[in-house]
Amino acid sequence: MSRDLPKAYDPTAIEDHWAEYWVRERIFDVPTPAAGTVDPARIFTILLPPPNVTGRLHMGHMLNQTEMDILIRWHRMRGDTSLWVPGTDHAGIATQMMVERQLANEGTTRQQLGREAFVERVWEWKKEYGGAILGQMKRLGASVDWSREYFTMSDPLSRAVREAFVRLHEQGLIYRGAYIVNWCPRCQTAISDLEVIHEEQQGKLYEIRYPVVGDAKAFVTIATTRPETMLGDVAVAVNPNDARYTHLHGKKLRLPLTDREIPIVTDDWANPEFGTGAVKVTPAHDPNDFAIGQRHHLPSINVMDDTAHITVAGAYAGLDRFEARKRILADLEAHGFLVAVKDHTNSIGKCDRCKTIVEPRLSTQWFLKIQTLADKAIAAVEQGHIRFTPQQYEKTYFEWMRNIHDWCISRQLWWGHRIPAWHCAACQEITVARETPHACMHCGSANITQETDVLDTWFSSGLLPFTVFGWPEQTLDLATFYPTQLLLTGFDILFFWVARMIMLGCHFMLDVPMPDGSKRELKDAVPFREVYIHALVRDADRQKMSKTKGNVIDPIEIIRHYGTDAVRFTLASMASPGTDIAFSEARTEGYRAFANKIWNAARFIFMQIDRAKEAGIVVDPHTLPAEIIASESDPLETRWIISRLNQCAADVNQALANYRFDEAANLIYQFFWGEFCDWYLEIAKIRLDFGETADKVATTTALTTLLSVFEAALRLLSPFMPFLTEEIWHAFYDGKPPAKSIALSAYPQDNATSDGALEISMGVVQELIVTVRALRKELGVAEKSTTPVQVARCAELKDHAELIQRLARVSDMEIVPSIPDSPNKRSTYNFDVAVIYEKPIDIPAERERLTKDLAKFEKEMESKQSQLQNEGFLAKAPAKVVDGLRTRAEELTVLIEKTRAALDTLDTVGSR
RNA sequence: GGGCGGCUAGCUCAGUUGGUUAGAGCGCCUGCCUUACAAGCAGGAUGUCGGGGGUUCGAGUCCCUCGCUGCCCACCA
Repeated sequence: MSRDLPKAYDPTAIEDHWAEYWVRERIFDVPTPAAGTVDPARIFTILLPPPNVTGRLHMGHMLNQTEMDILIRWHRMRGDTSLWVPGTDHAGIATQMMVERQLANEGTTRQQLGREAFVERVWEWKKEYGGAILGQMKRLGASVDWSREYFTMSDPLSRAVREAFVRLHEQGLIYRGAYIVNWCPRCQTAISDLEVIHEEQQGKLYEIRYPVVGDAKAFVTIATTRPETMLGDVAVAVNPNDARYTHLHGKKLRLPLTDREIPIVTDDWANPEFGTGAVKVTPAHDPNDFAIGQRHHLPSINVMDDTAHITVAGAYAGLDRFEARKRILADLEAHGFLVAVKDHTNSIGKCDRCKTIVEPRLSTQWFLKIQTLADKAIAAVEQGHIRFTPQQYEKTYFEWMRNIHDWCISRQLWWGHRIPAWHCAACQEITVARETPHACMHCGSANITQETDVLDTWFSSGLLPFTVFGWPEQTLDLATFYPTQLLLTGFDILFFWVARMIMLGCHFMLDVPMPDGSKRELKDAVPFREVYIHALVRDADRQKMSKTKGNVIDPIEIIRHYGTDAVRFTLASMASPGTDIAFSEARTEGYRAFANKIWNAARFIFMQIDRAKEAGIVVDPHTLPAEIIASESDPLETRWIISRLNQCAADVNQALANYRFDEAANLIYQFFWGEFCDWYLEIAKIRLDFGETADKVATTTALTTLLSVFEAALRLLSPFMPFLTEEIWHAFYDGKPPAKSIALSAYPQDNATSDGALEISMGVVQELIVTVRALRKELGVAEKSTTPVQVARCAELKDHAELIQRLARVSDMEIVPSIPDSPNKRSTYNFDVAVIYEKPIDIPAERERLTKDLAKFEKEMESKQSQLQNEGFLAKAPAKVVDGLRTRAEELTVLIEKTRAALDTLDTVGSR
């Protein structure tokens, strides 16, 4: 890695190399520290939200990983023991679907294959393709500890899952029973409430009359949106206070299209306001109806099979539910039972995975009693043991947690953690055990078979914050790294994952003693201390990216084009909390330009090292002072740039502490480009005089500062642009860097206070240079030619004459007591300046500009004065504000006076 | 039916607890191939801070109201 950088910055040429280097050299591995050797406050641990093994990297992942990587690199460079644990999720349904699709292409099905062979097949698939996303992650430069990579279905994690299940069962928190669950007829499994997405839909409300038994002319009209479920009706409910139906209490109805008679029951749930006030009761297909059925001891008639085909014997048997609906409606109409069909908007539940309409259906499932877990999870946040950023998500969290229902944790899938329960054929009892039992624990029969259901994927991922560290063993890892510091993720898995981790973490870890043997309290049982929720990445038109819309931006594609560093920087700079990111390539293009800028700054600096060497001045990067401190005797720009660097470092550290990736990124950008390159580097060109007669000490000092500040800036930037900075950093040290990676060097801190007064005087120099440049431009001075200037009211500027001459193309700067008003003169609060140049300026344009300025100044002056005359303001406003206002008023007085004079002159000149 | 955001320059977004001149990037206009960088340099234009009302000495920032827009949650047939 020599200092011979190619002329153009080419990210593809460097990124693969370092991505591979970091992994190969195990730069980011964190061996478990010996007990008690690390201050817990200096440990920073995060867990990667496990992508699905089926996943391909998308912009959401990239944002998530970029943010985590910036933070973990930042902490690492600050000297914290920084551990980022990667892994993948077995993703039950998603993976099973993937392999099933593959089987379909081969003309077979999982049923034909059989469970064992199918699961074997999925494992093969996982081995073959499951690492894709982690490979992509390596390419992003994610500084994770690959030695700790986990998979939610590995042996150790599977053991932990069984342990957790068995313990919950022993604690009486897991039960099995027949309840209404959300059933996906396509996936043929139960799914949890969270996996159902509701969509508003314009549907129909059908009103159907049910004849009263024993009264040929009487009917009760019910309303339903799912007429096919009437086959499972076991009653009709009316409100006990509904006078319209009082006379029918205790009567029976004949269920149309069947020969069944069903009772009329009274139940408060029937709302007299809705429809006809009478509601059909179908306990096997509706949660409310199920509750009514329980209250009135009614039977349940399940009318559909796992694929939502009608099972009730008769005309509709074997029909798909929607086909059955059509037929039933037709038959009802034919027999005069269908009274009305009304438009009705209702929300319809669909399977999150396959978008099939979910069927609420009575089914025997395993549930986790959630209330005691939720109580602890609520307390943990209420008591501030877990902090949310942005804070508003706390509210969302509480809302959900306080209205939580028991969690259906069983799935009728083959790919997943099989529930450790065995059914006894002899006594029908269930044996729940950690290891496969040989006999039923109730009757001793050996005729037992394992439960076929598997656990919800989120059950195992909910345990990860402690299972990845070896729980249920009380390992050193667990003692060292639990709780993790931060959970960084998108809001889409706030309930699925974040909430579950909090519940399960608080529940299980409360039983694990602290490293010193004392009892663990809630504050240390939490799985993480902070949660940072990031936004959604949308396309440039703020549209949600989706495959169907075809507007998905593939990060790998963008990276190929602009480089990982530029994409990372784009995401970071746009990641302000609370708002979604409209990903714009234009922006990425801009940050690639930034990377190029840094690249070229490096080339320039390396050239100076060579030039210096030729001139006999040797500044060795390896022996630069550890701390960059300016001394009184240093030139203005040296003290200024060091002061700016320190201020920038302080601000960036502060921003990162508050998860303000955008602020941090913008601060560095502004510093590096706007201050270091635009000003300091240009000045350095003047100072780096390698000529025979040059002041070698001054040149050496300038070069030392240049190198020091640049190197510090690289470190400052490193968490954001790890590849580019790594490349340049190694080159900077001529291939012999003081550490194996810039990521292992120290992050710049605010090690000196910035010098405010100094910046003002540098500010005046800059102001003069800018003013002269503007004047020259207006006067039409040719770019290359130099012009003399006169400066009044600020003699100190003479001290910086050389600098001003070079940067503003001034041939000679003369300090004069005053400058007569002329179109060539420009005034600021600090000085008057005139460019000596014959060519007259564009008078109308100049007049327009001055008039505009004057109006602006006068308007501002007016408002300032009215404020300063306002006694209320003077009495109540803080002194700082009043003083500021007075100073500004003074400035304005000068500016107005100068502008008026300039205008007058213009008129004189103009009339000549 | 509840709840939460957003509306600031042509575009994408910043704007900390109300306080001096509302900012950035991109785009736009003008002039420069000044040997680190044309992926660049220099100079420049651009805002009734969604509408209305209120609190205050002072409002982009707080309150009320209206409008548009996005999202989350919910077992009303």
